[in-house]
Amino acid sequence: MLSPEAACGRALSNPFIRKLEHAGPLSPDERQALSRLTLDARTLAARQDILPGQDVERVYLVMSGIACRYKTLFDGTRRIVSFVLPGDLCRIPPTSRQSSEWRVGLLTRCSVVDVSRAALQELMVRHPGLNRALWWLALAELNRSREWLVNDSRPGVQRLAHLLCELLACLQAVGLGEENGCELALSQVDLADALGISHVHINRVLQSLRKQDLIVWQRHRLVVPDVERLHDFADFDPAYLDFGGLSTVIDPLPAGD
Amino acid sequence: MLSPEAACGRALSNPFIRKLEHAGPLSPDERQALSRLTLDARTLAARQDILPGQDVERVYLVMSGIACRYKTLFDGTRRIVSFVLPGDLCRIPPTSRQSSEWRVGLLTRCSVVDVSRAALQELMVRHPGLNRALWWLALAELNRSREWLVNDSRPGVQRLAHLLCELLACLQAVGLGEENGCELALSQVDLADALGISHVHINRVLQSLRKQDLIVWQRHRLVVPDVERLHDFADFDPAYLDFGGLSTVIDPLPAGD
DNA sequence: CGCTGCTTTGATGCCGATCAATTAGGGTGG
DNA sequence: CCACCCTAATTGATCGGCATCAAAGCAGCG
Repeated sequence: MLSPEAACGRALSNPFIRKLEHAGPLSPDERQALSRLTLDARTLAARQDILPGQDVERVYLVMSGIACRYKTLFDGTRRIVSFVLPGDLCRIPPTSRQSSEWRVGLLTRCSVVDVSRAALQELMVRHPGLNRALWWLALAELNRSREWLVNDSRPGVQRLAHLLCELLACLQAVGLGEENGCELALSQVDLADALGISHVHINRVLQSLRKQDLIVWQRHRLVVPDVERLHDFADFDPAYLDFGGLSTVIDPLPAGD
Repeated sequence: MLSPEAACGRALSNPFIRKLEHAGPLSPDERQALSRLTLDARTLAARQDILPGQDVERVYLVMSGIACRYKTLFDGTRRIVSFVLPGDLCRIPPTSRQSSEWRVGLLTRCSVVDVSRAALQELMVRHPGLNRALWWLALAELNRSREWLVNDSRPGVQRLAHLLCELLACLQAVGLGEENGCELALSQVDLADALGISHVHINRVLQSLRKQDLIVWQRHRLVVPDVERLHDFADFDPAYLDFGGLSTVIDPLPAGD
């Protein structure tokens, strides 16, 4: 409501569509169908959870801002398992179950729209290209999640570097962020919880990256002077975001890996 | 070839089918179609990687034994990101790319069969139930991967306990393993690499679990005297393996979460 | 302009990595 | 049947990365 921009997705392009294009080309038809999918655009304030709507038949689509999926361990720690960036779909898990449950939290102010699950599924049967694209999406997500697991085995400095590489690459993929920098309105605590590192330590590790001129990060803006160098330092291979670049070679595999 | 058992999957039931049944009921038709899917049954020795076959149009299906997906960090460490249990599909990633690449390793002797990707996909269009089931499979895998991520934030003892809970539950789900125990032919090093913990420390943590009578583990056999108690100790919620138990309530969501 | 949340710095301590070496099992060939 | 070997399991000792506790600068904001 505050942002009429977010509501329209006017030129048949929004972050979601831009992201899906990475799975392979979409027909104008498919692009159009996608752009008609969005419902009830609205803006939500930072620092709160998205609560499960009354309507289970909808999923959320983030158009701007950053959210996260997380779980709270019983010692009170919050562990973020993935960021929800512009163009990302997410289902809000039912809050029902016992203590330890998945939640989606808004890290910055976000504009979101709803998408009808039924409509989305209908599109998948009518448009094989979209079916492929959505499979690609799910498998890319799985791939990224596993990449995070691997990242957990790296020492702190590289771990942070790797995460920053990924964030930059993902934002670039949906048209946010330039060649060597992007807006990044996360707090150090958010990064810490995503890496499973204390916020005190994150700060020190951050300083280390700065001291090596690998990054500059001020007033919500991340700048990477030499992307190549940061990639090397973090052992980051951008290919994995495209599901290993396989998307153009073979159709996604419908399961398991 | 050594094990004619593995080749046939005779009574329209094999671990793969048993696993899919967790996504919801399958029609006899669908079960039959699935059982006809398997090609070239064979047995592979432990302690080697599955190399990418010449035929990209096939995926592997493990019928018995345990494999793992892993990546080797450049310091030589192996990080396992998921176990491949009987009934699990897996694609062998092309070995092409640079150093750091996904690999699938056999942790025990395994019997595997091939599945034609084309045939599988064809089944998905013909049988909506299978389509749903395979989506469920992928999303359950994603869910599990995120659960591992959360697990990485727990202290060692609980981390191990949690993993053992999951292994037991997954094996039970495909009909291997009894109420409070199962065969588990993994080495301590395998567990260590899956948890991102040194093999020395795993040993100590294991002893701690034994001392508390939470588990007994001898000669490749895991026994859990009191499953409930281990679950509590590990903060393990078996529901997540069924994708939050949602499978029976709503169709899986075709993306992101 | 005071509040509140984020960042930064210092000091201490523990979990778990690492190094080093011994013991136990399983399998093999003489 | 035993000597031998190779791998997995176990134990001890040392070390370091990172958590934790505590508190001080800083910035945005109503």
